[in-house]
Amino acid sequence: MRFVSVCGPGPILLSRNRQFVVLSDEMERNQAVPKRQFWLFKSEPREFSITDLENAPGHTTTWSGIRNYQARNLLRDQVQLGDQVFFYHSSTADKGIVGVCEITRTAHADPTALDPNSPYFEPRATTAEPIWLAVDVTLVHRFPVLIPLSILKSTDGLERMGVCRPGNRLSIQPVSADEWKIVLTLVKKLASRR
DNA sequence: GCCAACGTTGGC
DNA sequence: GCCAACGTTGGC
Repeated sequence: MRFVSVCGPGPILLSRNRQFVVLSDEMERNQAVPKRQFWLFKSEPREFSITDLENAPGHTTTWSGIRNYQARNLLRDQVQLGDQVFFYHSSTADKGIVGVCEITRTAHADPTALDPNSPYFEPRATTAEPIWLAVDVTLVHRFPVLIPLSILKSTDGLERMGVCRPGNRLSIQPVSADEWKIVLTLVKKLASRR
């Protein structure tokens, strides 16, 4: 692909195989290519911790038990293969981000909704209409240090992160690329201080 | 244990 | 559709 010309405000022309394509078309097509996105998933470590994920076969687990429609809709509509996820420990003395996972399977029926013995059993759920969805995540990296919520809250640029805002209960939260970078910088900083 | 900030339920 | 009552999450 070769840059040809810019004609003021308006579509930029690109040449590809002797054909001219306006940039807006190109951008539209690029949107069809999944762009890696970032998330934060909350878990109570008493239920499932990053250590449990480390010990899981293939460092992989099915992230089940999501019983909130907003979170489910994010799983269904937004979460894509290869998306990166911060693993967050909630409702514990050591609250914070403990590592990074990757989405290795997109939304599918939450098996706990179909399991009568599960505390997350949903009597209305069927295989055809599972109601609740789960994704699979695989551990990428456990941080050498936990990044405490208190530090996240006092870090510039993270004010808009869900976990930093009071009363935000959403267990699947979008994270911007900028926020992702800032947190990784924090990890380096905190790890080097030890 | 308290309580803020939600989300859900159900009567009307 | 409105909204009061109730339930849940999760920080403190």
